[in-house]
Amino acid sequence: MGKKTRGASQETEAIPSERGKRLLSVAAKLFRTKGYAGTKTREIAAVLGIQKASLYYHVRSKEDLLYNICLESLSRIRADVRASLDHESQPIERLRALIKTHVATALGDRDKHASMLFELRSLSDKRRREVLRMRDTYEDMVRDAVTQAQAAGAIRSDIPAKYLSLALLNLLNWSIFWFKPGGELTAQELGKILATVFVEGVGLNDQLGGYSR
Amino acid sequence: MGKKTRGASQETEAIPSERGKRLLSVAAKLFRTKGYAGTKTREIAAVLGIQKASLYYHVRSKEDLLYNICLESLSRIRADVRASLDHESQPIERLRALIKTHVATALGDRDKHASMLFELRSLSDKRRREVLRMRDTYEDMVRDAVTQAQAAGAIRSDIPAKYLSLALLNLLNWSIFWFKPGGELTAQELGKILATVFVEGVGLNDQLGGYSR
DNA sequence: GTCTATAAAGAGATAGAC
DNA sequence: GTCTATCTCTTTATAGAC
Repeated sequence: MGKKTRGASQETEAIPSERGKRLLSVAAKLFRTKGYAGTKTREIAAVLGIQKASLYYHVRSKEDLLYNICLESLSRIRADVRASLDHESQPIERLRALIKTHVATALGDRDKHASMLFELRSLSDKRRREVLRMRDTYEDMVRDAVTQAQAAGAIRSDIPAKYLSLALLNLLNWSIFWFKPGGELTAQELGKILATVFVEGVGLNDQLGGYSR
Repeated sequence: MGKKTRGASQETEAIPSERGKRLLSVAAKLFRTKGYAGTKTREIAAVLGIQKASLYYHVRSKEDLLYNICLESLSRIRADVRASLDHESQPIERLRALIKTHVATALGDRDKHASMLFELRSLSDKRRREVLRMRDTYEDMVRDAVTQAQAAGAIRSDIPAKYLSLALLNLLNWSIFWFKPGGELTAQELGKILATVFVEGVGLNDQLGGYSR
C-alpha cells in the first residue's frame, strides 16, 4: 500500500518532517562553520541531543544532508529572485531588485546557502553535476537581467554581460562569508549598498550620485 | 653547532627547501579543490610520488602545511599591494592599482590564496587567530585606501568606508572561486574590469563612461 | 630522504533491542 | 524514533630499517 511512514527519507530525497527540517538546519550550520568533511555525524547528533546512530533513521547518509541543503537553497533563491524580477519592469530597477532579493534570501538562510556554495564539491559526481546545473540556471537568470539592461541601453555595454554578471555575483556571493546577522548592518541595508555600488560605482564622475534612494 | 640539517621544518615553521616548496604547492592545490579536511595525507604523498609516511620528514603535521600556506599567501599579497599603492599618488589611481594587483597576485597563486581564504577555519585556535590578525591588517590597508579617497573627495562619502571596502573585498575575493587560468580572461583583464565596475559602476548616468583606460 | 609496518584513534554506517 | 553495541574502513602519525 505505497509509502511507509517509517523512513520516508529512505525512499525519496525530500526530507519534509519537522524533525527533518531541524536536522537540515543543524547540519547546514555545522557544514558552513566547519566544512562538510570537517563535520562529524556525531556532532550533528550531539546538537540534536540524540545518538549518531539515530540520524540514520531520518537520512540515508551524511551526503544526503548536503544534497538536500543544496537543493533547498537553490530552489529558494531562484524562486525569490525570479519573483522579484517579475515585479519590476525598468532594467535598472530589475537589477536593483535582483541584488536586494539575492542578498536578503542568501543571508536570510546563510547556513544552507553557504553550504551550497562552498561544500558542493563534496557531493558525488552525479549529484554535484545536478546541483551545478541548477546553479547555472540561476546564474543565467542573473546574466539575462544584465543582458536585457544592456539591450535597453540602461547600463554600459563596453564590458560583455558575461563579465558584468560575474562581477555582480562576486559582489553578492562573498557577503555570506563575513555577514553577521544581528550585527550593525541588516541584510536589507547591505543589499541597498551593493545595488548602489554596482549601478553607480564609487567614483564621483557624475552629478547625480544620490545614495538616498 | 645550532640547527640540524635534517628536519629543519621541525624547528621553525618555515619550509624553505625546494622539495618543501613543492610540497606546499601540492597541498595548496588539493586543499583548494577538496578542502583541508577532505584532503588526505595519502593523496598529497601520491601526487609527490612518495609514501605518506615520508611527508613527516618534511613537515610536522598536516596542519603545518595549511598554516604555512596561509602565511605565505598573506605576506605575499600584503607586500604586493603595499608596493602598488606606493607607486600611485592619485586616490582613484591608488584604488585601481590595489584592485589590479590584488587580482593578479591572488589569482597568480590561486591555490594558496583560496586555501587561506576558505580553509583557515581548520587551523588551531591560536594559529587561526594569528592568521586572522594578518588578514585584518591587509583589510585595514584596503579600507585605508578607501578612506583616503573619500577624504580627498575622489569617491562618494555617503556610504561609510567600512562598507565600501567590504563591497570591494566582495568583488575581489569571490573571483578566486570561478577564475580559470588559461581561460578566455586573463587575471589582468579581470582586474581591469573589476576596477572599472567598482569605480564607475555599470549604470549610464554619466557622460564619461570610458572603459578604455 | 624514503621505505615498510603498525600503532592508535576516529570515521560512517548497520543490527537489533526497546 | 531512539538506544547500545559493533562492524569495517580510513585516518593521522610514529618506529625503525635502509
